[in-house]
Amino acid sequence: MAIGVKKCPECGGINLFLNKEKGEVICRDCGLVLEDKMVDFGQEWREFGEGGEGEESKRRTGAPMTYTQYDQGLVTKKKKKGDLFKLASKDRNKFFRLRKWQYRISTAIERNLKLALGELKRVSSYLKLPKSVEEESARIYTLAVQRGLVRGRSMESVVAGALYAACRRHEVPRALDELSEASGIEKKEIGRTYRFVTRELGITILPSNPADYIARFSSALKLSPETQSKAIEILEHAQNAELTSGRGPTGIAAAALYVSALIHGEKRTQREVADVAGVTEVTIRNRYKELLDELKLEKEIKKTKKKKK
DNA sequence: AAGACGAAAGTGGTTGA
DNA sequence: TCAACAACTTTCGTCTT
Repeated sequence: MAIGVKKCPECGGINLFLNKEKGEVICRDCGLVLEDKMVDFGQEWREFGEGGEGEESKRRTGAPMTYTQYDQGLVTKKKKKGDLFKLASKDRNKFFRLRKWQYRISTAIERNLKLALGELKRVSSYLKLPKSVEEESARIYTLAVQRGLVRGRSMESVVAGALYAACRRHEVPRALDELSEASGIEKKEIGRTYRFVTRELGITILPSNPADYIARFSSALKLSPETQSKAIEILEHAQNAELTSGRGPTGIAAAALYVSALIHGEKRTQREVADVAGVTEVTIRNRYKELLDELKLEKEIKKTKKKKK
């Protein structure tokens, strides 16, 4: 939901977005978070740490199990742990040993987290992501670690996957290419872990909306706000005409922006638009053609041409 | 000369048997 | 697991401004 009145105090941009669900306002130009009421994720893993002991029988995938999955060497201890629980009331030594293990395991996780969150922060600041996204991805990563999803994958790739997921959820999409460039992880690797992690954690991802890209592309091309809103309008028509499903959202966004720029006499070459959108001219041309066919925009373009003459 | 356009062949990922 | 398939890219030649 756009907020037309306010301006971003940081960059003066008008692309302020209110995310009602999260209760925050984000500037899409510079990533500044004006109001951030995100829940502190720290609470989540404390919950795991405390609840672990008594509920062994209740949850198969509860915290203690996943803690043990974190490290291969600890798996054997897990077996013993089952026995220990039966004896716990009788045998205090074993009980304390159990405590000791839990302590060690949780510090191992914390160490890993510390490392990973550093990496996450680095990538995040490289991409100039809002803080809310950073925290969201940190939460996702923490969950992933607790579930033992990192095993068999590099820490960095899971970080990248978590970031990608968080971006999508916050409607501040970054293309896989950008994540890839920032993190040094291959595109398909990020995609794989992203899919894996979101599936395992049951995170629902809304299909990314081309309109979410408009603001960023538009400011990269230094286009006027009018052009930008026109582009979004075009996008809406395109979606009604079912031109958007199955296509890459960046390509559609780029084409809409290109057309919109033509209409407002702020012509950019296909090359320029293609570069900031991370697609080729050909893709823009194809989408552009579809837009013209479907939305009878030729007239508007001709109008502005005549005006210029 | 640069940009726009289109055709043809190639690439990586998804889907369905 | 493999082949068909759609979207997208690369490359290149031609047309337009």
